[in-house]
Amino acid sequence: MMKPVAPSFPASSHDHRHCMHEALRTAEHLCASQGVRLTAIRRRVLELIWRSHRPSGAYELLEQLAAEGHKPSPPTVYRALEFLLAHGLVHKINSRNAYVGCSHAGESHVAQIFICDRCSNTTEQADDAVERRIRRNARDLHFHIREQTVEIAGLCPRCAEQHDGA
Amino acid sequence: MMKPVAPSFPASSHDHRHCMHEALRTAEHLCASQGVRLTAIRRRVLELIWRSHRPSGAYELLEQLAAEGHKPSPPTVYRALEFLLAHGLVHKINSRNAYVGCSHAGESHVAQIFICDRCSNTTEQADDAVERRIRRNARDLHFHIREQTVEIAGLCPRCAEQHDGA
DNA sequence: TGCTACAGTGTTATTGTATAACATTGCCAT
DNA sequence: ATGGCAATGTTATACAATAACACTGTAGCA
Repeated sequence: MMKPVAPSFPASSHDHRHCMHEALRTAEHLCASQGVRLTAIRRRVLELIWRSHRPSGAYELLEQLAAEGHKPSPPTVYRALEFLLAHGLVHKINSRNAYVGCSHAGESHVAQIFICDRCSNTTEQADDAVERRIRRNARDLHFHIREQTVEIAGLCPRCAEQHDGA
Repeated sequence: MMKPVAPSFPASSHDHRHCMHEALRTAEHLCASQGVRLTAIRRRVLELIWRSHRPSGAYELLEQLAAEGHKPSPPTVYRALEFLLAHGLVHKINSRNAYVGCSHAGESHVAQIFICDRCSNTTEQADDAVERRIRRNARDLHFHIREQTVEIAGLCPRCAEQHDGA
């Protein structure tokens, strides 16, 4: 008995060319409106990250850049990542030491990120209820939040199905 | 105008000798009841981690072990950490690449961990409301959770006070 | 136009984190 | 005693991130 293929895990089935294009456009607008420069390297790194919804490691990005003739050194890529992080264009997935495009760039949100153990695809939510409850708990502790990091690992719908079948 | 010193961030003021002793006793009981061995190295690493509520890096632990004459190699420590993680005796703080003792060992919980940017002290909560809300969101995505990681960075009450004063 | 200041990038080297692969030891059940 | 297996030892290497300093190019301004 087959369930329908997951309609709800965005990475599963969508027009990724469009998705990526949107992200780049948004990035350009955001940088322009903030008076910061989306330079060639920064833009290229962002494009590479957006090639999929799987988090990319810094050295993976380095190799992809090398394959285009550039062959930059680690600091170059880390500086681009630092910029993209600072302007909310990508998220760092700490449990993977890797980076993924932010789906809510410019929206001032607190993200919860779901990561598939098997296919590595991710999806991002910004549920206020989670965020507020954590903020409330922090307040009770008299703790001053700078940043919330919520990462949920497990199986995406597609992979969970295959897993059940096996 | 001074607020009273944070009564609610546990790391601030408590009988740590007792706290640490309890943790070790619990670990022994848990291992015994599960028929697994809390060997000398594993126990030693756990003790070192419990010296404070600040997360310890693996190489930091290595140095502390070396100072006692042992001088083990990285895999030794990482294997001990792997064991302690697997049996719920410590948590890994991904945003720090470091490890901290679990305050709810044996209780089958999902932890939210608060980490102070300034003094590095941590405290752990297990709020079902946060956990359930995340589980609910996962269900809506048809995502099968294996593990939730919630890390909150910011200032603990004591450090926040000093910060305000400055 | 030319100067200055500073953001951005290049380069080299190093530090920090984690694991692969294989050898050895020691416990313990039969 | 011995065969099997968990635990540890050992060596080497992969992967992740940053320090420190040099160079370049662009924007603002005299």
